[in-house]
Amino acid sequence: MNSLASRLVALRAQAGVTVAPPSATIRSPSSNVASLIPQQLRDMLRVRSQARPLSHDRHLPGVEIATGLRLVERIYPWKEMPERVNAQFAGFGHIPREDLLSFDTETTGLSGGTGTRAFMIGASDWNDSGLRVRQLLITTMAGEAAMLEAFSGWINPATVLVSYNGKSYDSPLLATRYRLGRMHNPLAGLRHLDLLYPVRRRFRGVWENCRLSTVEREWLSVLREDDLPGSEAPRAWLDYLRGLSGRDLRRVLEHNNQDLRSLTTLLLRLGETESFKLEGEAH
DNA sequence: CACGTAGGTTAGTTACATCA
DNA sequence: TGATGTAACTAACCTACGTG
Repeated sequence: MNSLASRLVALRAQAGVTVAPPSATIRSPSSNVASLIPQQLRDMLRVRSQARPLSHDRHLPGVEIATGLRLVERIYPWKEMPERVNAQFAGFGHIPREDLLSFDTETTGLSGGTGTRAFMIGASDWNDSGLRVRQLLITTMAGEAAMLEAFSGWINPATVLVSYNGKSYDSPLLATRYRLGRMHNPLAGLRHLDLLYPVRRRFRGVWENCRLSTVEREWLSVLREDDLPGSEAPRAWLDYLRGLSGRDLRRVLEHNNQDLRSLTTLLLRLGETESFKLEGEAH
């Protein structure tokens, strides 16, 4: 296969086009039907028939809930789930726990604008069993609309979003994707508690920076094993789309999952220490 | 790398008090 | 009463920073 054909294979794999078995009709040079099809189209159809995964390690967790869209769901038992979460540190008062939805996206880059898309949306909330972490992952470009629609279904008008730098990054990015998909943006108008800012207010000048990884290390005692840096996420996803191993994409799922659990831990910690501080000031 | 946000700084505005 | 000073507040602008 020449290099152009290789690239076409990769592009078709990215587009999520189902691979059809080779057609004897089209492949046969003696066929009358084949002679009616332009050479260019015949080439494309042949390429399509040759798109095959390049790796055997293609397993991904979860279930396919729509074409090109997977859902991974896990429950983490959580001792002492509060009925209401203290978010006075951000001027949000006390928030009923059923209204909270933490979210975090993994995207194809940092460049922003319309060129960047989310390939994964993770969200966590509490149910009676503990902290539920749900992750939507698209395995083809065509899965995006279904992912956005599924995420919309997790949100209601009372939802209070929780994120880390999500006001500046995740939320505008998703707003763009909903707009391009001509869909209603479910995040518009919701209250949004971005934990980056209270962390900065408290720890600017104390720590070298206020990245979530620093918060985990310095304050939450979270140790990440085999963590894939966020900057590697776009490559991991694109590699999978090209038919390569799913190993790093599974690591992106784990990374995103940990981010969501850390967000919840951080939210509670900020609420606890703030109420302690206020009590101290009152006495 | 682009982008959006918070927070800090500076400049401008308003209200009020003081004094000759 | 008008000029001046000052404090409080607001608007505009700039910078730093975290996101995959």
